Amino acid sequence: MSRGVHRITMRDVAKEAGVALSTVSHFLNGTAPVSPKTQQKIIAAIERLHYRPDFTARNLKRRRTNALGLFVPDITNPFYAELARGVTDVARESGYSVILYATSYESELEEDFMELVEQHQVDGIVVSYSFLNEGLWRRLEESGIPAVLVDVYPVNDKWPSVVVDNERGIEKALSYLVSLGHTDIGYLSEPLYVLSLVKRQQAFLRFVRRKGLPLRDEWVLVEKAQKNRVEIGFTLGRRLLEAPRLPTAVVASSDLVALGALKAFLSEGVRVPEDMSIVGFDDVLLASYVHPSLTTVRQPKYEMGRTGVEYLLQFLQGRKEYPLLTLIEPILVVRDSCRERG
Amino acid sequence: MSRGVHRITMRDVAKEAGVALSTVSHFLNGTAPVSPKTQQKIIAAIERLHYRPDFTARNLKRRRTNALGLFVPDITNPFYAELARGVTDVARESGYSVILYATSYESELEEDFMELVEQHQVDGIVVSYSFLNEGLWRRLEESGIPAVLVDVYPVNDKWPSVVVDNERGIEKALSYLVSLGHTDIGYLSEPLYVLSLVKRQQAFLRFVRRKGLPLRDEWVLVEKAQKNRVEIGFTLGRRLLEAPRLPTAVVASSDLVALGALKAFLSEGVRVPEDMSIVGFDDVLLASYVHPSLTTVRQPKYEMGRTGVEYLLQFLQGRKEYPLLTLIEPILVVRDSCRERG
DNA sequence: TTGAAAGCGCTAACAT
DNA sequence: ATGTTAGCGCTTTCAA
Repeated sequence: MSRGVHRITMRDVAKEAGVALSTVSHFLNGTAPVSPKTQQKIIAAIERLHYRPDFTARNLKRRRTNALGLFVPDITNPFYAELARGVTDVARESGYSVILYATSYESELEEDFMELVEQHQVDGIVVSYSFLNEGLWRRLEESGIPAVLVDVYPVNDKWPSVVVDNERGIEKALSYLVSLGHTDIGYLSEPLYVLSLVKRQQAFLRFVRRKGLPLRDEWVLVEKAQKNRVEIGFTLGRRLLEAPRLPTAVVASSDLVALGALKAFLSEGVRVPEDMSIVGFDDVLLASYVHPSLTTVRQPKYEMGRTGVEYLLQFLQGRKEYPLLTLIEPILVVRDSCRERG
Repeated sequence: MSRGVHRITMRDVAKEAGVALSTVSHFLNGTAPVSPKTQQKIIAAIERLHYRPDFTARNLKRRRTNALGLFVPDITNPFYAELARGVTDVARESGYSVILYATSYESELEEDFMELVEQHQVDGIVVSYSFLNEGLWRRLEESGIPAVLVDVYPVNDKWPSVVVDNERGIEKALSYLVSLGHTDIGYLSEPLYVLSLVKRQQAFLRFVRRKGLPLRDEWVLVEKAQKNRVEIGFTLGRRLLEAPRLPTAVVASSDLVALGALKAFLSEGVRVPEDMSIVGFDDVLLASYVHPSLTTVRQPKYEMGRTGVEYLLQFLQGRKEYPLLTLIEPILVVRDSCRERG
């Protein structure tokens, strides 16, 4: 397998074309004018030899890698997958590769990732996950590698952050439920491993207090273990049903949690939305394809990924025409999982 | 951002430690014995200077990139996301990065991807997608970059291929339905853009003929457009319901298609499994969390990804202890979406 | 418009 | 056990 096989280099092309090595380089990069005649010779030589520039060598010289890192906890979570799509699309359009780094919520793996960064394997990085190991933020900062945060609130004053207004999202969900006559509302959440999730829960509690709605401990369930999101929703949904008195509606910390809870309710004979209304968060694709389809708070995941990389590229080009905090207005998408209180 | 800032190199460390450049290198790589005393000096210097080896330089010298490419059509499809998890996990364990390349089923993007490969930006590649542009297989072959195929049948005699026995899977699904008394069975499929999907459909038709089951054109629906899989299932499900006579069961080409069809049925008042049985393919996580939970043919996606990379790494290490074709036995997972014919 | 030459930071002979 | 040195393939002054 091409080990040891002579690789075609620019030197070969230069020789074949009968010009200097640097002329080939200049032509390829457009860094100096090259006469049409010479151009032809070079092109012909490249064709004949099937020459392809070697990026590693180019990168060593240019002191960059042409790669961006994408740091997410779980690529099988459609929220992060959509985000990844936005990230890879913009990166590709700009000639960058994207190195995918998913931790599965394991903090030991974060260290490995930081190695990647510190060894200059990426020019910049999109962080969509709060490090569990706090010290890593400092290491990242000290590495000097440009970073952007997506779905992560600012941690310093140099890395731009793109987040949805999580509090507003929860308020919209709750206002909607209240407008349907609901007063007894529960909240089901995955682990609060990210500030966004903390804010959602806080916004829920604040709203409930402000409106003077009844609140019981058994109605606010937060999972501790880093299990699969849908499984978490299923477990919490079941647990909720054990409460001595049930709420008439629940808000979930994410769509996956909502889908799990929906399953728990339906399989226990609790009808949705007749007996229980549900609102999710994120608006993953499947939200509109479950039955009943899920009312949810939409986050523009793909766009958030795109925006993040756009900021990062601006940074790499020395332009800084972006705000430190980009707060996106979430949209309530009304579907079939909620109904007026009976 | 650290542009122009002096980067700490091995030379700096050597000077700081008062030893030769190569001694530092040898120590770091374990390529020659280094006395404890010298080791201490080097370690101290590294600490003091916050030195990190530069991978680009190392890679140029070693003529490798330490990165693997992962080529999939759609990372938001949980099948590919699970696969990606397997791929990135094994790669990480072996010190490789994974460059994610998703095409969104657009064949123009395949070209970009091939550039990546030809410019030696990856040491090897996992292909989980049949190129729409046939010529690319040849280009990949000519590039000399080691490749493995996952969920793609062999295209030559050098790249190992890891696939589930798609025919067996469909046969298991159909046998199960027949055992429940079903004779009128439909088939809903996403575009046949991959041989696996062709085989599934063929297996379906073959089985139906062999068993002498009734078959109507309106029962075998294959989408042409590259839309979202769930949407495809929803559309085909609706279309199926327009047939003058309905089958009592359907097999879907994948779980996402099955979920879409399930939604179509339920929202048209067709009960599942009472009026219609459904079997999916893949066993994505959500299959067990929809209501009713989906009976499906399981593909070990994560393991397939892992196996693929393991083969690739063997190849890169000059060992070739793997078969050209690894055919995995699919498992029928019985849940709640099928019932005996009423 | 073209060419010669000096590295980018590292590995790996080879010499000591 | 340690040091010297020649590149890896490319970009980029600087000269011609």
